[in-house]
Amino acid sequence: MIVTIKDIAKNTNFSYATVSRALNSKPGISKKTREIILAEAEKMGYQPNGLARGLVMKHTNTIGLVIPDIVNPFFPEIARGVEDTASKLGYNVFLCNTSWDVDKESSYLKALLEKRVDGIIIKPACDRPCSYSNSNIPMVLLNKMPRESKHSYIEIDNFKGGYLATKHLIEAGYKRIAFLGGIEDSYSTIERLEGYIHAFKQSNYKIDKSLIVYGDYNFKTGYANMTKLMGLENPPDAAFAVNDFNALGVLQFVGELGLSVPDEFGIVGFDNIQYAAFPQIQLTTISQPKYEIGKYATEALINQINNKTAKFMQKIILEPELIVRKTTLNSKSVAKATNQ
Amino acid sequence: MIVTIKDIAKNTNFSYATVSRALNSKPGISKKTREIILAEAEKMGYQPNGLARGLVMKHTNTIGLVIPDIVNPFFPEIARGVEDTASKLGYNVFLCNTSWDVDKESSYLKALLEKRVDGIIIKPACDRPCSYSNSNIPMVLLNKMPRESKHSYIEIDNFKGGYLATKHLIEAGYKRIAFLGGIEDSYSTIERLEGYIHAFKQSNYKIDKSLIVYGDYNFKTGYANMTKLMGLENPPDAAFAVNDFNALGVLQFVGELGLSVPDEFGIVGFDNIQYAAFPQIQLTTISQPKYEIGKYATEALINQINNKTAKFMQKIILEPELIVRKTTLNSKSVAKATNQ
DNA sequence: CTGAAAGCGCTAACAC
DNA sequence: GTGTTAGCGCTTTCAG
Repeated sequence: MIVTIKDIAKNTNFSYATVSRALNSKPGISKKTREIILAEAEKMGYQPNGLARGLVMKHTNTIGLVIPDIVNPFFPEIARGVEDTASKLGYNVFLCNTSWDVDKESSYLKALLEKRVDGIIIKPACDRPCSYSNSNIPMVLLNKMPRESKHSYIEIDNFKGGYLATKHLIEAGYKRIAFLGGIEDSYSTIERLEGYIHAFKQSNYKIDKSLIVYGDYNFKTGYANMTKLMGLENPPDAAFAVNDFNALGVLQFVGELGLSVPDEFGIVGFDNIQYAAFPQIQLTTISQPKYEIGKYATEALINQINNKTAKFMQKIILEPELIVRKTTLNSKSVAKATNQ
Repeated sequence: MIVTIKDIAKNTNFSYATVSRALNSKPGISKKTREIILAEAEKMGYQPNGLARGLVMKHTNTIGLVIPDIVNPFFPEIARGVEDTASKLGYNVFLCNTSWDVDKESSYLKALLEKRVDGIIIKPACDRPCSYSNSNIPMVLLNKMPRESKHSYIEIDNFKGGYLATKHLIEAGYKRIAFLGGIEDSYSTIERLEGYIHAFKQSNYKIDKSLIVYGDYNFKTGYANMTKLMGLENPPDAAFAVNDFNALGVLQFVGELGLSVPDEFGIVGFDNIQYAAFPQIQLTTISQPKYEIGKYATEALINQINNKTAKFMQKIILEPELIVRKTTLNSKSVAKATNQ
């Protein structure tokens, strides 16, 4: 039923070795026999067995992609970047969703190791060193980790992202700019907040701690945080949200409040997910090159796989980009208007 | 470096066989030796080798998921449904994006076969019988295929979906309802069109062929098709679009034209992707239970894998559901208003 | 209850 | 150029 290298050896009266050489385009074999063998393989419908090959070769041309949730619109593009470039380089990719759950994460990691993946790309389920930390498999992280110097990582310059967003809001003329962070002690939130503070200092704005709040990465959180903020004695007139999902929640709350955006309230998000560009939404945001993150991560990983001896670690920091849309006053047109 | 069953056999002075039995919780082994072996395995950091196991067991607990594009918002939820239930049942899943390209599709299929996946879930890249058709691996298709009786499939009742959408538009009082189809000869488009026609007949509306157009599944297509339709001598006052992406294009065009939705123009989409529910969008649509599609497909597949002898084929037809939001007049409130 | 040995399908020395 | 053979790490009869 299933045809092996042996069967085709029998049919062609060559040895396994020769058949194997022919099938793998190895040198040291006459053109004619190669053709005979290939023809027979084709005819018999031969399908190489990757398991057997992997067993002896000690690699599988397979990588794992471990992310929190493919439904979160931040991840599909990354996944696509990973899968496209892996495929181009001859690798297949296992997709794993951890739901931000460290137990699930470590069980996936274990499964991947059993399947003998050659490497792993992972967005850690939490910012504390976890299960993967002591693994020796080539790995690239989708964000920087505290006290972690073993694995390569790739991420956006969060400080700069926070800075650009805040500076834009300031230049657009907003006076009381709220910061809607993610998890309080997560690196990305900390760094974006530093960018925010830096922009404030640069403009001699003074920090109002009541305007700095935290939460998670969901729509609802943006909404809930705004409820709190707008109840303040001295409420904000603009918000920089940790991600676009959050910003959308802000947008809704502000809309329900009857404030006009961007005239009475400015919003900038983070990530530039597809939704942000929709005509009905037009969210100003800090763009992360998601597809490229996936692509570069994969290239770095496979590079690492192919240079096992070197064991070098790479840090890749990507540039954020401010995308001005319609949820903020465009400072340039404001300036122009002022001049006339 | 890497510890095998042999190493732990050596250390415990048992044979491979016994170790293997202990590790796999097989019967016929004393409690004590099992404990000794397990402890040693733990201590040595033993990681079973799935390749070796797969080679002898002839299955890998691995499935392939082949879809056009994970970035298309229709697919992440399906993928999540697949991955969650696969994981629950002890399987890992390979993700493959074909970009609707049949050559890519068949090359992925080949790779998956080499990797010895136990089964495949696939949204075919085209509606003609393709590469996979003659494969004997357990497979479930994410839509019905013409002249295909070999593989199981799961899909929504497209006829009913088309019918519900159109009927809703009719009841809401729209008079000239356009049909924006996908690929003209694709099954799903054909069946939705039949549903549309059925609703028309039921209400004694007459079909105007100039209002039936085709395209693909993108935003731009919806926009482009609307350009055409609104240039008609007798343009439509509503549209039923093949999917939500398309509908969003329609929404934009209509908005730019200055028509008010839903008062002057009604729109219903298909799929109920996340975007559709956004406060700023609120698209009326026909919902597909995407996560469940993935879930049921996986259950059917693994069921099939475990019953290789039976070789039964399953057809699963899911119920569509009309979700009324704000891009159509709500016929009930219309009725109410009339009564007062 | 435990061990010996065969073999899954393939690659890679090493011979000739 | 080609064949022989060992062995990758594991499961599974078959003996005992």
